[in-house]
Amino acid sequence: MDDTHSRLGREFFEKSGEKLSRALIGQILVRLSDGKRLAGRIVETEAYLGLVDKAAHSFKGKTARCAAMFKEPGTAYVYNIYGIYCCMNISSQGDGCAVLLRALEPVEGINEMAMFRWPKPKPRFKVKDLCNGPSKLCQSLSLSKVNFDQHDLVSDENLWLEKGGVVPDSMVVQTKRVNIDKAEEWSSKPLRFYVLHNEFVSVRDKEAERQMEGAGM
DNA sequence: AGTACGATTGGCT
DNA sequence: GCCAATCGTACTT
Repeated sequence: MDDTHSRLGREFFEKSGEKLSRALIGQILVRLSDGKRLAGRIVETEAYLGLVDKAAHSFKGKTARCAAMFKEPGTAYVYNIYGIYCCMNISSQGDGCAVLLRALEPVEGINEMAMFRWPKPKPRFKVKDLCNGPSKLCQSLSLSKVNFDQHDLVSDENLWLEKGGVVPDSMVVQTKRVNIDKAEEWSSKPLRFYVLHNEFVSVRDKEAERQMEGAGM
């Protein structure tokens, strides 16, 4: 039986941050906006591991901003950054652990996404520029802290995940996270996952890809 | 009340 | 590759 596109329940999110980060690759994020489905296939994620992870917002414990990272697995953590952008995460099992969504391959509602992403209409836009970055995907799906922070993706009426096709390990690159300047040893931990050769990924790691091919994958 | 800064992006060199 | 934009958040005084 093909249960592709069935909604993912609590049990799916009840994994460690690292496992959830990998498991989210290939799943579909659906945002219902004004009755329209905007959807994208998750192609890039990063895990943040809470109290032991110097690069995580939750490293020093729970604050007003990162409270969602401490809630039930499957809770959305949406925060503001640089005054003008926001990023979306999904909490996992583990205190203060969550997975940042870094890129989506748009699959439904592309024109609606473009209207959110470029309020001044762009006559000629590229689909790959809609969601190839954590803040770009929030713009395209109209996700903000006000709208969705702390919402439960298992029960929310306007934002949820659906089962996508299986992405085999041979197609998933695992490498270090993007823009983790400080945090020394944590900057090199392979907590980022993305679909090999996928044009919707935000940042590719040529070295990691080369090593994968060398390993016969 | 004041301050320093960021899990980014887009424009320019 | 470099850098400014822009403001909520966490933390200090």
